[in-house]
Amino acid sequence: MPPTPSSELTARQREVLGFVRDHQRRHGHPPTTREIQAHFGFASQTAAVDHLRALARKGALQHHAGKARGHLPALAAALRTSLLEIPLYGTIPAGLPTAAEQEPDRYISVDAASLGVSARARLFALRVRGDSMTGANILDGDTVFLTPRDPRPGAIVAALIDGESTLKRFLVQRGRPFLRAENPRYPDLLPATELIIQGVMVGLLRQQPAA
Amino acid sequence: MPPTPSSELTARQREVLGFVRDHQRRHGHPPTTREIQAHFGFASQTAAVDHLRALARKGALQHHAGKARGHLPALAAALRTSLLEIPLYGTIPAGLPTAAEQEPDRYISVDAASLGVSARARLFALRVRGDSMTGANILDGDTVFLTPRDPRPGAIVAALIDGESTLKRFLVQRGRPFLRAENPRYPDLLPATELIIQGVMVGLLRQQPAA
DNA sequence: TGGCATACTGTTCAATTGAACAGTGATTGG
DNA sequence: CCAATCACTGTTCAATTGAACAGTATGCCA
Repeated sequence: MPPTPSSELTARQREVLGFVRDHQRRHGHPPTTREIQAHFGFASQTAAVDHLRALARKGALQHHAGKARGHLPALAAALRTSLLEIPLYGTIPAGLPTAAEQEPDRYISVDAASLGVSARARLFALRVRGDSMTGANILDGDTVFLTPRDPRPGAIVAALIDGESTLKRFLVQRGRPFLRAENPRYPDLLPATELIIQGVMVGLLRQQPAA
Repeated sequence: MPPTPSSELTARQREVLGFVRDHQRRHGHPPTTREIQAHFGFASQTAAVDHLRALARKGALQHHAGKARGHLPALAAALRTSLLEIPLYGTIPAGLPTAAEQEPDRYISVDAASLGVSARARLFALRVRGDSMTGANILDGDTVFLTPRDPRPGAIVAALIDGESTLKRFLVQRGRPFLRAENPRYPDLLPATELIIQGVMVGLLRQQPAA
């Protein structure tokens, strides 16, 4: 994998790459060679083709040969493949969001690299309600990202405990798992009947309220 | 604008829409009618065309007629247009990230709606270093999103004060602006020579460290 | 019972678009 | 000074792909 392909690119090639990225972002699909030609005012289509070839050779673009439409550019691979669309299941998930066909409120788009997760990670999001996790610097209104997997002690989890869903720190003492709010005003939760871990927290997104 | 177009869609139409979205996300460009045909095993290309027409009519897709390649689908408009690519300028920005042609470390992709900002917002990101803002629940390692604009008193800002860049709360007392760390161990900062506000914090992204 | 939308089959045509070929001139590194 | 890369012009061809036309069968609504 090239470390920073753009460093080897010429100024003109960066311009073309910029146009391709921009077009992709704004239109949802890469430009055609003729659109590139028109944008830069080339008299020949080949000028665009040459640039694309150079960009593909240097790893800045990946070229799906022949395949017409998306034919040439496609975004820098990393950028594309790593974009996650994370379903937001509301404040208090009624069921297991991973299992049921439950409709998410909406989707949150974040790239995997920025969250430090794999591009294939299956994440879901929940809106935090209440102040029980302020000790872990998680505030009311924050959106937390979770992945369904078994938690290690100390992890922050969304759990279904005795039918109610909450965000808490998962701890184990003498082989017995329990949940602890990161706020001294809340007591530890010992599961009476069952403790179902819906997901382990991997990240957080906050909207800073306007001052 | 249709409120929730998917509600009026038939099961089959939702399937096709799902395939189009998925293809878009994974390949960076929409599928062709023939790719849809192949995926669902239609004997006729027209079956795919019919579905796309229905989806466009119901507002679930937007159809760029004739224009071959990205020709038909394109994502649901809102989803596409609102994706921000936010440049990350490192831990301590040396200059004004908005002014200079300074190369960002990398880009963070987040959709505008999830950050509560306009799709046209110009944001940049900084990595937080140190514990001077723990009182505002901003931790070492967090990534903060900022927009260049004049701060209101109480806002959290990235500021260039006497040549050094820091994240602090912006306050005004008796007409005099100053910066306050949200950590009692740090003193207030009164600008000796100049106070340049680089940006106002609008959001935050955190990678939860594995427990 | 007729009309309309859905969900397809099967075929043909034209437009969009990628790709190749044959050049020119400037620059740069060995 | 030669080779390679860059940055183009100008033309032609073939593949991909969208679009249209003509049907069939089903279910639903009124």
